[in-house]
Amino acid sequence: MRADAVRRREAIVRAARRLFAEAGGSIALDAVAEAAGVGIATLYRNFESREALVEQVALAILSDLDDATAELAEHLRDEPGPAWQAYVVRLVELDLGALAAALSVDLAGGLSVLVQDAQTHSLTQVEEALNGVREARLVPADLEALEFIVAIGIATRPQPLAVTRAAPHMVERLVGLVIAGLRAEATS
Amino acid sequence: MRADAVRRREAIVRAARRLFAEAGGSIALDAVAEAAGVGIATLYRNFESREALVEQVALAILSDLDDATAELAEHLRDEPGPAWQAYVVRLVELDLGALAAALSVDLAGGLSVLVQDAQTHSLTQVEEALNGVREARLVPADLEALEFIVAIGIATRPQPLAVTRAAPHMVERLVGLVIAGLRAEATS
DNA sequence: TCATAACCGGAGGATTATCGTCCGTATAAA
DNA sequence: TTTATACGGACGATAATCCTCCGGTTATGA
Repeated sequence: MRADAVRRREAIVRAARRLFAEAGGSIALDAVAEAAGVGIATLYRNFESREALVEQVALAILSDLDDATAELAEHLRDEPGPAWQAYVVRLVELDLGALAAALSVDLAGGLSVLVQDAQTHSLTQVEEALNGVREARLVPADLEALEFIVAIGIATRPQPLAVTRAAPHMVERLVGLVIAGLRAEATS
Repeated sequence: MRADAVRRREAIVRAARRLFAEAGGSIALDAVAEAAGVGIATLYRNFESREALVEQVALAILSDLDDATAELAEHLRDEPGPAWQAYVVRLVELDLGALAAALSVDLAGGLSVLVQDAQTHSLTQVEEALNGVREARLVPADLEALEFIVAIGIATRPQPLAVTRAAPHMVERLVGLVIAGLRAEATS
């Protein structure tokens, strides 16, 4: 594969990810191509279908999630509080809400085995890392990985511009309250 | 106006509200008419434009919000805790998230004065009621009405079906955590 | 430097979704 | 019973998105 072709392919996935994060799924493929600085034909040459593109975006996000989780696990023993806080910040930046929207809109007919496996793997990692977090009393003992991730996803769904303008940083605040709520539940 | 015409008009607003709540704005008007059990022509006869319909939905929701806020204010002195909890439950049922989505998608060109005024009025009511809540130490002293309502709106945005199936009652749980977080902030 | 295989862009026809009008029919009200 | 008011849904118009096709460009290796 030619080097420039690889670059273009990656640019397309990056652009798609950004657009999904801004709008929450159901983006026109023309718009993705334009955002990637690429002709529409190049997009279709690289991705057989919309589903194939969404799949790559999903895998990219899940891979980032794994990185973050690994980092959490690494620093959890030394300083659980800061590690946990940093983890949550990274999760917010992952646009998990956009991922959920994209998967549901564009892969409504069932996820591919590839994505399913990646999802399961990521959740298992989170589940493991959560053990340490539970021990540090930062979250309730019965908090499950799935519900935690879904909660973050809901809180970080792409918002209408009007909302962002009316109350900036509201997502960060919301997530902060959720984390505070989890800690309160853990210590009560 | 003929009595059956009034019934149909109301049915249309109800159906639109329900569909907006399920899908989050940008519903085909044909679908609204069908859900209301009404011909598409009847919808266009009652509402000059999509905007006019969305506006009525918005006013209906804001009116319900006012009712809930009045009820909160009434019971706040006697039993602040339960009153606050009941209020939050009612807010979740209002589909404020769907309202935000609908307003932003369909009334992107600026809200009508009617809706703006209703919005301002509702927020003022909430702001007043919050005084009692703050005194009861259920929320931080500096919590503003707007950010509280926006937070509830974000948490109650319509979710993809897959999310609801993967983690049922997650919205309630999330809102519960936010409330717990607010209380924790208030007493720390 | 050159030959060539790999790759690109974007115009444009096809497809699909939604809109909103029109008119023959039905029904509430007096 | 009469009639003004209101209804339904088919249908042509409009708009958005899809995705193929082909003349032209560029990376790569000798």
